[in-house]
Amino acid sequence: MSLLDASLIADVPPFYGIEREKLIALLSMAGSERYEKDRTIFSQGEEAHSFFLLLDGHIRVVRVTPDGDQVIARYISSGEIFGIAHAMGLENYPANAVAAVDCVVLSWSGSLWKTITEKYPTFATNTYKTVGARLQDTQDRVVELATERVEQRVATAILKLANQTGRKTEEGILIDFPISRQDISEMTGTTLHTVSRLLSAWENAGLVKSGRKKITLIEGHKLALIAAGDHNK
Amino acid sequence: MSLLDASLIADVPPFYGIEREKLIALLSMAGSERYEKDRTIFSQGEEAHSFFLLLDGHIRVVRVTPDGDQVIARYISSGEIFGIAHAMGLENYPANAVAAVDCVVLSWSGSLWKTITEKYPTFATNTYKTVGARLQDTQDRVVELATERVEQRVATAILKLANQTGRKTEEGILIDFPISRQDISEMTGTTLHTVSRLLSAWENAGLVKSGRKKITLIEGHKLALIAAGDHNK
DNA sequence: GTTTGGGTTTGCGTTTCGACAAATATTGAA
DNA sequence: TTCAATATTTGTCGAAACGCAAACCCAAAC
Repeated sequence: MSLLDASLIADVPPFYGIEREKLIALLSMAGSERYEKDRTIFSQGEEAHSFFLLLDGHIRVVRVTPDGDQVIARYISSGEIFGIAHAMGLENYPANAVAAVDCVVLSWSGSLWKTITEKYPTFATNTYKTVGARLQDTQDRVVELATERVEQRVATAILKLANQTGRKTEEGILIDFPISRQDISEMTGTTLHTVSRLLSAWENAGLVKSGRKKITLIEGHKLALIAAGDHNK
Repeated sequence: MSLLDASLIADVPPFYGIEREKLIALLSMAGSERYEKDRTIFSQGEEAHSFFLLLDGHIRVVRVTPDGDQVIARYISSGEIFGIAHAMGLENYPANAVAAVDCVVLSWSGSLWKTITEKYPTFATNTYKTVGARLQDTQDRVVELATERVEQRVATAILKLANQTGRKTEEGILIDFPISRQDISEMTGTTLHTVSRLLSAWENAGLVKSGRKKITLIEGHKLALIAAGDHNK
């Protein structure tokens, strides 16, 4: 709670069309906590006791398979809710949530869901809207994995990241948190080796500039062509 | 409406824990229609004017990519709701819905959503639960596509179909609607050729028995081993 | 400054699976 | 019954991408 001080509240963006006073009331029902980079917010299989709003930072949502493979379900950016299994009638979290950078997170006990949605109906509506959008997004990924080649998928992933979290620099659009080749391979269903080869090739062609856990998008248009499946070498 | 006669209502299964009388009131707000095999109920991109309950039959939900590839998102079985884009705040249907066999379908105008959920709160809750389950299911498919080989995915798909819609025969469990090699390839992100080869192999090994648009599961256990990734030839 | 460890690059052999092609089987309609 | 349309099987070939291995590079810690 102590983190919910004036300076933080001042930063809270308009959220789900809830008026400012109501919003503050809503936020005051939440606990807040800082999570340093790489700390786990909740774990796959764990009972879904709370739901969350990310105030600041980036969170990686990861599924782990029985034989240890990891698949990144999505990245959460600040302003988004997450861990809403409870609202969808799920007993347990279906994935791990890990801070990709230092984060500030609000959390409400799941038992408050009913109270909150009754008091702030737009909160419920918008949550369901978010879930609908995520379902569609996930369907898109199924289609992508089922029909596109690795090269296209990696290009799409980088474009999406640049869109979602990109920060303009003088060189181009920098993905605003540390992301490794391994991470990208876990987003796209390939290996870090293949991602590395692709990035090298794209770097040679001047489409991107990349370093250790760092990618800057230079020629978005050209990468978009690759994502769309242009068959030119 | 005319199809909602006594004989049909007699067949309506318990649904979402709504009591029988209320349920009949709810159903009487719906239009009902028969769709013969292969007819389209709604199309991808079309405005999401209604939501639906499948009373009888099987429906294929298909996404079409810009370059004409098809991906089967899911099969809907009788008793399930579908086309609920509206409830999730989507303007348009994100996929095509096509009758896989002759079907009986109830539909409500999207504008009734508010009225209905207010009057029958369990209907809303259970719809969201369904969406939650489908989101999880879709995530599972992403993980599958990202980490498993074609053989495993096809095995999983057949097991799921047998579970969802299987009918016991003296030979084994028959998938209860016509399904082609092409269909299975569109569920698993491969080609009909590969599916054909796999089914042939499995038929030789006595795991399944298959014909034109027809698959019977014989040795579920063994197929489950393949789905799990057993590396024995 | 040096060391250590994680991240990245790159080469090479191998496997999986898609693409193309053609033959064959099955069903429904004429 | 025959024919046409559709579905399935099977073979061959080649490309895409994985697995393994080794080298390299960079950043933070000592």
